[in-house]
Amino acid sequence: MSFTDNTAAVVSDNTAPTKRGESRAQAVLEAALELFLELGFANTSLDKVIEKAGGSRRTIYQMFGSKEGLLQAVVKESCDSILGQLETDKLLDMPPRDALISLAEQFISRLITPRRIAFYRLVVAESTHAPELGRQFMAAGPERAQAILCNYFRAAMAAGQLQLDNPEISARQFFEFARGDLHFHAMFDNHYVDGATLRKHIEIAVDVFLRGAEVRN
Amino acid sequence: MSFTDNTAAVVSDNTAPTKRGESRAQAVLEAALELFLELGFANTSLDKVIEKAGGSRRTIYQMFGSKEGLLQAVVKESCDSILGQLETDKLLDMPPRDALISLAEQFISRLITPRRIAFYRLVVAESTHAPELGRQFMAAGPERAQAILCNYFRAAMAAGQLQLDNPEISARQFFEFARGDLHFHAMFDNHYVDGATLRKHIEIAVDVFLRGAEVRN
DNA sequence: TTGAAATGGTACTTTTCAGTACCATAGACT
DNA sequence: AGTCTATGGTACTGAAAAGTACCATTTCAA
Repeated sequence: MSFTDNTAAVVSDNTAPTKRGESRAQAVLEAALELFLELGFANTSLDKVIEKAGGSRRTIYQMFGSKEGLLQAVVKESCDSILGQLETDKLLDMPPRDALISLAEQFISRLITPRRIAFYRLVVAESTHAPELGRQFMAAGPERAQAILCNYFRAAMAAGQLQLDNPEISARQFFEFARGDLHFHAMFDNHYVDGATLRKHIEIAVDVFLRGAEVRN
Repeated sequence: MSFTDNTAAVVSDNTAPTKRGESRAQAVLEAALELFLELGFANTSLDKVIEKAGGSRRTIYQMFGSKEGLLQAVVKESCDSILGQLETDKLLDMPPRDALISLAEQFISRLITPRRIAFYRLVVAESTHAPELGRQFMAAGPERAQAILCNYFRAAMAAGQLQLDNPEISARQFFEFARGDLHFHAMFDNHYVDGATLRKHIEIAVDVFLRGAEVRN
């Protein structure tokens, strides 16, 4: 009943012993993710999951304990790939403006994907009853991006490329600023943003941010 | 079944003829709002609404047509009071920095209220199936705040208090920047932000923003 | 006062769905 | 090969809840 008491010993224990079990679990997770994203958690029945993934009810309960357990597993797995790999190698070889544009573009273009939007919806909706979902999401998404940016800021400062008053605060501010209202609009209007528009949006934001945040000599 | 085909003639027609009908409708709307915010739409049964509001099933279906009709009515009514009244009279008598701090503080302190967070959750979750909800929310919340700010920017520029390159873009950027990650954290950690911390956060954001956005002479 | 309309309350229908039980079967391990 | 565990598949149970029907009761208008 509750999301929190995973008393069943099996739950969240990804020790699927056999290869077959592993592949079955994977199929179930993928099917469940698709359906949750498309229909929402409440409107997805286990019958639909089974229809899509194959397998049987029994297996699902064996592996995930309950429908909520399945949700937790789905979210946990998806969190790992929310951001994907951010290209951070060459940042220090660019001017800071270009580096920030590159980071923001990578981050935000992922963020406003229909798939990520749907995932965000799912997490927001269900984290009312399962706060851990929200925490996982924060850690895997915004906080990770923020940490990457903060590392870059420190390195750029050490290299004398950038003078910031407070890299931690700047890192907390930057992505939110660059995101602007794009995320909102992507959620509520089906407002497709093409690459050029996104780029322009980000350039303006980066310029304002840099001018505002950099310490003047 | 669908959210969109409100074929029933009664729905969204707030012509409750009698005073009694009006007060009954109000009670139902309030009860439903409380329950939707607390439990979510899917987990709120009409029995619970009736238990809280009094009245009968019959009346609800007469007035709102269906459970979705009730949701629509609830969201529509709540949208009107999302922002409430923003204090905008004396903005032009303040230095721009103080004016922006005042606006941001009013806006964001409302935004991170548990109640608004819950409302945001509700809209995000249900706007998958009922896009109009999202549009209404955008118009009543972010877009309205943005319009107010934009008007202020224009007035302040006309009065020579402020030099902005593009007041529309600045208005789109400002609140997102001032909000920063506070909204996120309010949603996913139960992270209470006291007034002083919020104030400090906003001051820093306003200073960076002003320095970045103002045209230098 | 009287009659029509709206409302309350209750019981009912029907559907959907989570979770369980059980048996047959396919894979894996010795 | 032979045993044993995990899995597939099916059927079932019980509960929850949306929507309907119906009658009693209250409200309101003429």
